[in-house]
Amino acid sequence: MDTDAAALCLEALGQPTRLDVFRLLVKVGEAGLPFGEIQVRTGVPASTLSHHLATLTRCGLVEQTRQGRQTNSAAAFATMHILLEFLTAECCSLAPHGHASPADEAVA
Amino acid sequence: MDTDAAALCLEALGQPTRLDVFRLLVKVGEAGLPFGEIQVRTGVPASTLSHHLATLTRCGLVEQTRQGRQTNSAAAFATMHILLEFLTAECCSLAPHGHASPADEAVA
DNA sequence: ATGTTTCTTCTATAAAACTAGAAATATCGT
DNA sequence: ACGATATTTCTAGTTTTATAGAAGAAACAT
Repeated sequence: MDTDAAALCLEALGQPTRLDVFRLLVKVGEAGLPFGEIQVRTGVPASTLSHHLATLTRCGLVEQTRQGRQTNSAAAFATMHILLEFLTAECCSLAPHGHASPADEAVA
Repeated sequence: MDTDAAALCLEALGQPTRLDVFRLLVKVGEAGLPFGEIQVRTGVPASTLSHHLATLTRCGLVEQTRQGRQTNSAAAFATMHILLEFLTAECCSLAPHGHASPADEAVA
């Protein structure tokens, strides 16, 4: 994952409503939820929710699949893990409180 | 860390210039860098950079300390770790590719 | 004291984001 | 075919963001 892709993911999650929606999708697991269910559970108006889900889908954090007239949205756990790896590697190289890992010696 | 605080951090990192600045501060380690040095290394105009550093400081990802007329900025590794813990716990409960941890069973 | 360096705030502009009602689209049931 | 359901796109208004030059403030040197 490059810096721009990471920034897109972080920007997507950096919006309270979207973060809530994503956390909901994480909680329900890989099956995800249909749009209407997310709408009811979050109380976000349909058009607004549609935009937020599109944003999350665009950066790869959510995967949408049409099933008839329903659109199912599920958290993309793989992307989330790649993002976490990026953050750990690029933004967290030095451990806090002096607990540096061997790899950090070269950086410091 | 609550959801709102996490969203603030993610929003701060979800901007390419700010993500670059933060990664630079991570690379240089706990000592951080004075404003002018960041300015030279990133090429971002001073007033713009000042705003971005203020944003990163506001959410706790950067710590600024005045030393005479210089302002030193350093990555707040502790905050970053707390953010990563939040993301791991709240947004990543299910492992990808079916490698679920025992704790995930209850959620799923 | 005056000028220089370092950084922040002021000011302004342009661009993007968030919001949500209304209209449109697509699917399904009958 | 028609109406009901599910979701997206259109449209528009408001609010934030990002950008950066210019002016200001604070500290240091001489």
